[in-house]
Amino acid sequence: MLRLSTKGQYGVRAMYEIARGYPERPVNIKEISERQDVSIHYLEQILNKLRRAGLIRSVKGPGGGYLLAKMPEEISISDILLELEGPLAITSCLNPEEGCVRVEICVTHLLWKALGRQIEDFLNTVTLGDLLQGKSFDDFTMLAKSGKGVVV
Amino acid sequence: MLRLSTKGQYGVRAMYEIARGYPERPVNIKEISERQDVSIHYLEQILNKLRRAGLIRSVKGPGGGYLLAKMPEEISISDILLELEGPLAITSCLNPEEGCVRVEICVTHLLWKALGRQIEDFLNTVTLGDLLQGKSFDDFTMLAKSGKGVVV
DNA sequence: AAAATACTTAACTGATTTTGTCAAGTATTT
DNA sequence: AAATACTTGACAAAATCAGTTAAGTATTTT
Repeated sequence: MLRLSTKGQYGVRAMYEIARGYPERPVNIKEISERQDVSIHYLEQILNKLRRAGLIRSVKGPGGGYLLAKMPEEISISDILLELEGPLAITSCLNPEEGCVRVEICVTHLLWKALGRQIEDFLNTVTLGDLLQGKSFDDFTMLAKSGKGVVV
Repeated sequence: MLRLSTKGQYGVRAMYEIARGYPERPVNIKEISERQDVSIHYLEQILNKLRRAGLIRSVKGPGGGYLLAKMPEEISISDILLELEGPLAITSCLNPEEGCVRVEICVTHLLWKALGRQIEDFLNTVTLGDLLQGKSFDDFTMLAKSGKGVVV
């Protein structure tokens, strides 16, 4: 139920590796591939999307690699997943690109919307900075409560 | 990102229709099919699973149909989705049936686990009773805070 | 200038999952 | 006995996922 594709998962793990080089050291694909056990070719596909989205930038030539475009604290998990998997859309009728014909009469519309809000609050709040710090996220509920980072 | 299959969605909507007949009036498949715009054959497949799981029971013969096996307040959205879509498993390594080889070194393990907890808390807390009442769920965050219904 | 390193892009494909349909029943009530 | 209703299992088209292959382009170091 509600599985995230490998693209999103690998994407977050790759971003973590790149974040480790912040702010100066470019991290190359080979290093990411080895540390996270994901094929170079597949990573190329993923990192391309993230670069076009402006989350990372690349440095060519020997000693080159990828660099975070912003501070780790400024890149949320949501930012990463949004690029790799598109907007959160628990049901197709909540997908902004599709729309729902039954909104008025649908008895579950508000349910899925509320669940989506719950998920987005979480993904917007957690950043690469938290990951680097090795946070356990046990305290997240409190963070969310305080209203921090809730963008939706 | 994170889409729920139609089986789960239709299942919740079907359960809502059945809940409307609670506690006495059996609701037949044709009625559910028409009101929720889902094919009878597909519904049979879905209702079968829910019956075997003990969430509903069936009454045969003319005037028959399906009945809720418990009070609407005792059936959570999680109960329904669990039967139709299996356990929540944002990543395959969090699926109890698959397991993770990298737990110790995986930098995102705790992240996905926390997200899963967030989702489960919500789905465990909301029941068919809430749906029948037409709740907006805007207040859910507070409900969750109070610790109600959080089973995990 | 050449070689090495590194990123870039697009097309393609096999496997899996999803979303149903079809067919042939069985059970119960009027 | 007829009508209504549920039950079960097999089957299949379509979409998505996960990843590979191939053929580049760009930059730096020597």
